[in-house]
This record gives sequence, structure tokens and C-alpha cells, in this order.
Amino acid sequence: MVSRVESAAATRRALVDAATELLDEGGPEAVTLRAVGARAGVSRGAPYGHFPDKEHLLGAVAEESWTIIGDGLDKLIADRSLPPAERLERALTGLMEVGRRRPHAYALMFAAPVDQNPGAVEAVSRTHDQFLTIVAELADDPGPIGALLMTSVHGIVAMENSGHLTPEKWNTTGDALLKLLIARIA
Amino acid sequence: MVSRVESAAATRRALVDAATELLDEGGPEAVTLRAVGARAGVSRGAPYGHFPDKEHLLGAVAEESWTIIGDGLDKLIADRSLPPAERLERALTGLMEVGRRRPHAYALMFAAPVDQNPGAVEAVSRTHDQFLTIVAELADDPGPIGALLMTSVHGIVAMENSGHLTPEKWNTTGDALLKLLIARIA
DNA sequence: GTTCTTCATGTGACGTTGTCATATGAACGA
DNA sequence: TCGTTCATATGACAACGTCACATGAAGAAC
Repeated sequence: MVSRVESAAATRRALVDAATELLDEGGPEAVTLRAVGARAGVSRGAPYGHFPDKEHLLGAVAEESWTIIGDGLDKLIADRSLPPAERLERALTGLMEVGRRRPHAYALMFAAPVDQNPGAVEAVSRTHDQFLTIVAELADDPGPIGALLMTSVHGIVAMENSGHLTPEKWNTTGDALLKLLIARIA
Repeated sequence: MVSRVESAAATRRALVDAATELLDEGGPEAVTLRAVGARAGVSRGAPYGHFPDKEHLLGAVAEESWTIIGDGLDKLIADRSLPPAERLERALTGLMEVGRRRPHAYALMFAAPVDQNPGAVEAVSRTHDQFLTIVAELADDPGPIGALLMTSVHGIVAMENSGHLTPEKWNTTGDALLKLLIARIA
């Protein structure tokens, strides 16, 4: 790690990792450029050597989260021993689990500024394509069905995380809603 | 408007109105306490005479948006000439239209900090109850069905507003998804 | 091997933000 | 008429994102 490009790449990695950790641990307001720099072992101005601004650093965090989900879907698609219905359920459950385990990163993934980062746009597009591939094994016209499944699961996760989906009020849970959704749509 | 309580109430109204307008016009980053004070005709410190902090001011904005939706549902419920299915469709369409016409206010409504404001909590609870009332005319167990309808519509609106639901990718539109949702769930 | 260039990084500075302490002045009760 | 109360104005402060500039080492040119 003496070469200049290696050192720069390592710093960039450390910055994205630090931002990801801070986001998961303390939410968006914990992700300040000063805190990111401190955790990555560099100064507060170092990120500007790798990203135009803070928004693009967060875009890199979102891109990586999308890529992780895409990798999971890849394994799911590659496993030909799974029946199509099981594959679909696991794909939707996986998205839900990310939303529960990493709520702040999940919210960032579904936030708008993804448009600015070409890499993030492709990571999202890839994941959507993979999901459509899984749905295509069950539906003739996978677009609308896939879209309704993904938007609905996203709505369940979003309202769960924001406290708008309480069992006392709705007499149900996110898990039950997911099952109901699959039964009626897929 | 010479009495002290009247003047204070008028200022509070002007502050909430100013914050709402700034949010609708320029998004969350446009809502600074200085800008709110300037538009309301008071100083930047005036909000602290009416709200503990900025978050509670935004909570008042969210509460009012929820109340407006609740008033719309009230009219819908009172109109007994409408068939139940039509009532449900109008309720869901109305929510969708708010999400499209006032995306920033809509995002605020479904953000977490509602918990801090008792008034906002009740405004949300009232709207949910009204929606469940409408669903109860069509389903025996309105809880899960109502929850799935509301979360799904919210997911459609959220992904539409964040640019994750493009017709090119999914070969469908939010309106078509809403129709499909009603046909399969309600 | 020496010199020049490049570029990631550190540091000081600036404007903006939310927030608090304090001052002020007008509306109320006595 | 005199205190009291309280909404509002103002000055100040720390934290933030961002920029200009300095620095120092890696790589290229000779």
C-alpha cells in the first residue's frame, strides 16, 4: 500500500465504510464530514479529494447497499434447486430484513439523490432487473406484478420503520402483510 | 387583534403557514427558521416562543397535513350516496394525489418525528381510523386489508416521488398499480 | 540522481444553521 | 398607576458544509 493509487483507493474505502457505520449507528445526523474523516483516520477535508460533496459520498453508501442486495439476488437466481415461488418470497423477505436491520441505510437507498451517481443508478437498475427476472418465472407480464410487489413491500417497510404500522392499530404485522401480499398478487 | 393571546395565536398560525409554504416550494432544505421568521414577518427567534425547537414546528406542519386528509375522508364517509367500493378508491386516490401535489409535505407526514407531537399522533390516528371505517364496509377483517392497502399505496407514492418507479423500467404506472392493487386486495 | 509535476491530504477561514441568554416593550391584573 | 407576564428582537456561540491554500510525498522527465 505504498503506491499513490492504492493509498487513495484505501482512503476512499475507509471513507465509505466510516460513513456507512456512522449512518447505521446514529442515523443521518451522525454522518458529518468531520466524524467520517475522524473515523477513517483522515481530516475533515479529505473527502473532497474523492467526492464532489457530501451528497455524493452518501450516494456511494447507497450504491454499495444496493450492490449487496443485488449480490444476494444473484445467489438466489443461481440456485436452481429453489422453486420459483420460494425464490420470490426469499427476495421480498430479504429486502424486508435489510429495512429492519439497517433502517437508515434502507431509507437512504430509497431517497432521491441516487440520480446524481451513475454507479448508484446502475446498481439500482441491476437489482430491479434481477427482481423482474425472479418475478418473470411466475407471471407472464412481470412488470406490473413486480412493481406492485416491490412498491408494496417498500411501503410496509417504510411505514414499519416510521412507526405508522403498529399492530395495535392495524391488527396485523409486517410479516403477515407480506404473506397476504404474496398470496393475493403473485 | 390587539389582545395578547390573539396576537400570539396569529403569529403561530403565520409561522406554520410560512413553514408549510417554504416546504412545498423548496423542499426541506428551504425551511430554515430564519426564512420561516422572515416570511411570517417576525424574527428568527420568534418560533421558540411557540415551539420547543424546529422539529416541533415541522410536526405542526405534518399534523395539519394529516388533518386536511382526515377532513377529506370525513366528507367521503358522510356521503352515503357513494357505493363502498367507490369510497375506498377515492380515499386511496386522494392520498396519492397529495403525494404528487405536495411531495415534500407528504414525505414529512410519513417521517418518524410525529411521535413527539401529541396533536400529530392523534391526527394520524384519526385518519387511520377513518380509513379503517371505509375498508370495514368491504372487508370483514378490515385491519390487515386496510393496512396492506395503505402501505402499498404509500410504497407506490414513495417510489414514484423518489424516482424508483419509472414506466420504462416497470412497464406500468402508479395509477395502473393502484387499480391492480384494488382489484386484487379489496 | 536530480528536478519538476501531480495530487491526496491537512489546515485555516467563511457563511449558514439551530439554539440559547438576555434585553425590551407592550398587554394584563391589582 | 404600578408591577408582572410574556411574546418578540437581538447578540452570541458551536457545529456544519465547503472552499482556498499550503504541504509533502509519489511518479515522471531528463
